[in-house]
Amino acid sequence: MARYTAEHKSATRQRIVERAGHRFKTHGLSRAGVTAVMSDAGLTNGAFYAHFASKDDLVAAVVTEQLDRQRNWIASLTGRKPAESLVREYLSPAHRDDPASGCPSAALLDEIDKSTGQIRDAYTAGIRDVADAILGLLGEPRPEAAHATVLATVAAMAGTLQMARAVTDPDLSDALLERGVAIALAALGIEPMQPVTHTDH
Amino acid sequence: MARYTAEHKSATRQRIVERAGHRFKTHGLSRAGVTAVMSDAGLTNGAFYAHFASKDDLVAAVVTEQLDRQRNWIASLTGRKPAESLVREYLSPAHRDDPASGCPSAALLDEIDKSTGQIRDAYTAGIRDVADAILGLLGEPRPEAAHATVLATVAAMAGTLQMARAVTDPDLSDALLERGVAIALAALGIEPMQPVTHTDH
DNA sequence: TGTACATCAGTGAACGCGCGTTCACTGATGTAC
DNA sequence: TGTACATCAGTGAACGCGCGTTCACTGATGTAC
Repeated sequence: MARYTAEHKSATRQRIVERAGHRFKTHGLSRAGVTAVMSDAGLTNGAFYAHFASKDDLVAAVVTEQLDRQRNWIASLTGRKPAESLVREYLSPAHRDDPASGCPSAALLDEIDKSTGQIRDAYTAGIRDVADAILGLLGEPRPEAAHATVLATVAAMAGTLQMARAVTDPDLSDALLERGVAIALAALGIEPMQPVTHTDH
Repeated sequence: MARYTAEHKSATRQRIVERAGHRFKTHGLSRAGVTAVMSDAGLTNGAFYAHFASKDDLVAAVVTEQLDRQRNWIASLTGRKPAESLVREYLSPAHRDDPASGCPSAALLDEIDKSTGQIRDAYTAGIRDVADAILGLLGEPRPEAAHATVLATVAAMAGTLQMARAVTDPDLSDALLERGVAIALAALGIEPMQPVTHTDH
């Protein structure tokens, strides 16, 4: 009946959402245009509205998909102390230097808070699930107010990553990440397996 | 010789920078236009280039002025435990609900990291001075790696404020601020004078 | 199996709009004499 | 003190450009018979 199957259409939509995620996190929600996103997906601008009602609609879908992807990554962490691994990988130079495939909160949070209710609702739901995934990594006994503590720790790590990306002094940036690890581990009540190093003074 | 005195011109420039600060923090760097900023300052768009070489030039001036203003606010804090007051006022509902006159890091950090080197340099210099001002509030003995620890704490608080602004659930937002206070105080090695309350569970 | 048809994802040009920036012009002012 | 002049902050229209969105059209496909 249709030119393509339903699977083909949903695969295309998914591809647009993924590429848009990269572009939004690299250039920001405002600076990344629909035409560029569609071009990334190998399509032309006009096809956009066969998949989304508006750019805001895409942004909401991207926020949901990005947080879902992050949740899956968290759930996949293994090892003796997966929560400690999470903190160390999150606040690593590799993550700082690769925003395109990194944390959506670090890249987009303060544009999200200037966005529509639909987008902020999508963020709220998604970040709750991220917090629950992190809670799943923490052994018992969990601290009181655990859910909010975990979210506040995620927010703190996201802010640290943002600042580490914004400053132009590489030594300062590295020092921020190191201190951020210590702060996040303490916030989660994790005794570090390896000491947090100090290269600054 | 000139139509107006040098004082008049620099006062006008200062007024533009201040109003731009409010507008940038409310709407973001990309979404706030030159015409709107000039209108806020009681001028028309054309006069902008008598004061700034470009919009990026204005953004850099705004970043510098905003951080300088924040530094002055920090230096003005008094009381027995001024650093604890700083944390509690920073992570207060009042600050969350008034981004226009609030912290530039919380409002702009992840647009700054996508900006020009001039703007990122201005941010780097300004935030260092903010950290020094906070160090001035902390009594001896200061923790090792104090400067970077203070900056990481500021970054953590900024991220927490961003998330508290982005989520659409007011209870979650309040809980984030409360847990953020506990995390920031612990990061700075401050024993709270009043306990950090838990309204969540 | 072969053919005519209906579907609709995708094309690409065009829309109005607001952006950052430019520019010819204005007119209130301080200075020169 | 009075007057002619030079200055330049500020005006307001216009520039090219990229944005989000619309739309007439295309053409490969699955379905009907």
